[in-house]
Amino acid sequence: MSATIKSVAEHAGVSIKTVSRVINNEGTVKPDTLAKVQAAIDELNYKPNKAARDLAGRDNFVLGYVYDNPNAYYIIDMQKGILNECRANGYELLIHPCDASSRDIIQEILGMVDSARLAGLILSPPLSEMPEVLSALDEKGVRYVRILSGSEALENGPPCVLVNDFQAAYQITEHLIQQGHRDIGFIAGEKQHNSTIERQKGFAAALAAHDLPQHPEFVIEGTYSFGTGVESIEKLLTLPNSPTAVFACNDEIAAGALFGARMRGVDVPATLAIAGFENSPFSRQTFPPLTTASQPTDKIAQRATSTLIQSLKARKLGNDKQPIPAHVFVPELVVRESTNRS
Amino acid sequence: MSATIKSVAEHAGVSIKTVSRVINNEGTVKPDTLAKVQAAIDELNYKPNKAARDLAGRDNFVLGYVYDNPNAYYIIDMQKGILNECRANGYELLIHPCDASSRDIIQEILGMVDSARLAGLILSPPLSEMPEVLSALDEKGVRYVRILSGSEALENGPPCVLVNDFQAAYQITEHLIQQGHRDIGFIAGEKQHNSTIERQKGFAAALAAHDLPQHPEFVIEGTYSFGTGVESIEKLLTLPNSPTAVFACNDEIAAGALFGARMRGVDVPATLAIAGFENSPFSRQTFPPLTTASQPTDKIAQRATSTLIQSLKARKLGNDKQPIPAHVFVPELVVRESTNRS
DNA sequence: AGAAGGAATGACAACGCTGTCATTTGACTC
DNA sequence: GAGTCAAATGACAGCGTTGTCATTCCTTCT
Repeated sequence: MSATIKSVAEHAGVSIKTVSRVINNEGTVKPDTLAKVQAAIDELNYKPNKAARDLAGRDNFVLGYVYDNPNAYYIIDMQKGILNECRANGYELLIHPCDASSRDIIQEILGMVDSARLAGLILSPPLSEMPEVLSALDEKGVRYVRILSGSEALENGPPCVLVNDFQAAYQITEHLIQQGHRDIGFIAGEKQHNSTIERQKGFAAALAAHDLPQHPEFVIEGTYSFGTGVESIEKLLTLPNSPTAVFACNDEIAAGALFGARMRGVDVPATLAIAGFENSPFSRQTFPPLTTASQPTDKIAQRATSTLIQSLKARKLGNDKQPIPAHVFVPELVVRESTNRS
Repeated sequence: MSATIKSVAEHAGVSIKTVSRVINNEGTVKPDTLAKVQAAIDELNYKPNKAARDLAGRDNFVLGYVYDNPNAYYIIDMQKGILNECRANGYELLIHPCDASSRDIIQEILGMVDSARLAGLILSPPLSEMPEVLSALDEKGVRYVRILSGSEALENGPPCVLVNDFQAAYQITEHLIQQGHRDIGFIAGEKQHNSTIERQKGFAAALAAHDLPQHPEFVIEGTYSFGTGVESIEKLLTLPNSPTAVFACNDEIAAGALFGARMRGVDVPATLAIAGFENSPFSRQTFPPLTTASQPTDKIAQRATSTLIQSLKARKLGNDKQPIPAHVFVPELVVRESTNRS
């Protein structure tokens, strides 16, 4: 049916091994031989058979993306970024949504790696921050790259890509302070997510840097959900001296807070400023639109994937010693009307 | 490393071919032989090597999901449903987001089918409704299942799963009429999507059934976007006699309409009722929450996948003659406050 | 008891590629 | 111009499975 390495070899008048060398970029082929082979490949529209490659070779060109995240936008962007890099490098992607809190999550992941013979795994929070998952993977010798919140990579660990939530939260808080706010509330998401911790730290650090007092009663703990926003704003607004601005840990919470404020007849931004985090598509569509921090999820995903592929290559070549430096992304402040008194 | 068919065969004291028969459910293995083999498989935790299977066999256990849809929630739900069915049947899934309006979309899809040796394709709108794509696939002999808007399958075509948008739109419109509305506006999405057409037909049919007049000026055409909602409501509300209710073709438009109404100080639902379609997560989180129609996207996807797998099996067995009847899903009316005068 | 014939099982090649190792080529030396 | 050695290329086995066809094992019938 479709062209095989053999037909290409015959067409180009070389051995199949030489064709193999060309398609694997081994670099030990003379330029004019290479040109001949390339021409034959193009002419026959030859595509290497992945199954045969995987079977014969020692590495399998399939990566896995395992995730447990209710945020559809985030996942779609992640997939997009990963796929871009996969396509560029001849890898394929297997997606595997799962339940991180499930009992046998580790067995599930290992089983998947095994049965699909995955070359490596891409992990995003919360999975990327679960020690028991990571150590199980380490033990089995499964390669992976982590995407997680932080600003400094561990000295010698497996590759990762970092998102500096601290810095971004600091900037958002500073923006609120510059708008003249002194009493600022904070609504936190799940404490299990490192991002929550980091964002709260950034918030506190900005207050401290501007000599503003920390009001423990202004910090509400919840989950990354609309409902948390609604409930939390209720609590904050019924406080004896309530805050004039609120920094919500993500846009969903912020949208809930907005909703709650509106229900109580509080004008945003005139009476109360609300900021979110993540720059979800709907953050532009609330009324008023939300100030937030934008993280380039697809770029982050792409970077993580290229890092993983790089580490896979390094292992193949044996120079597995020097770790790959972690790239750090800093989400960018996006000012919209929900905090803009002007 | 991990168990192979050979080790299982030795362990069970049979030939590898017999093991192959067991794992492929060929049904020509004696019960006690089968038990022996099954025991060996379990004991060694054997998982067939997909690459070898794909290479040797005539069918490749990989399906592809090709889509171009900006709605993240929809895609995530589709993926979930497809994956469920894939896992249950030992298939894997390759996802392929793309741009349906791209020049070489057909080449792109064919190339992907070719290079990944896909067994079949799952298509959702708008791709499932593009004749040029379908005929290219037919010509190449690529199997696929379509998910599309409609209520009757073509007599002899390739398998499909239908979503009866007409019926659902009829119900929504009827609900508005029952709330006492007589002047009802309609905001349409892209005309290329069959769903738009069907929803509009359902809308018109309900008006007709209740002897209400059709106001052409109450029908606004746009795209499935928040922006269309904002602009359209502007147009509708500045009409000499403006409608008291609006049926938006999806939740995104409805959210925009809600936003626009709010900007003009129009009270929803007291002065204006607004209904959406799709039951997106955020339809519960607008203010007030949106009346909409809920389609079980994951179930639809799962059904489509099982239909595809069924058709693949039928072809393998040669009884490719009788077409598989199309299943029809009817989205369900979800009444929330945006249309509830009570 | 022997023959016949279908059911169950097995032997072996083949799928398209890569790894290993052998062979050829060609550039450079003295 | 013969000798040396690295670079380029090739021959061939083998990856783990399935398809084909041959063989063995029962069951049933005469």
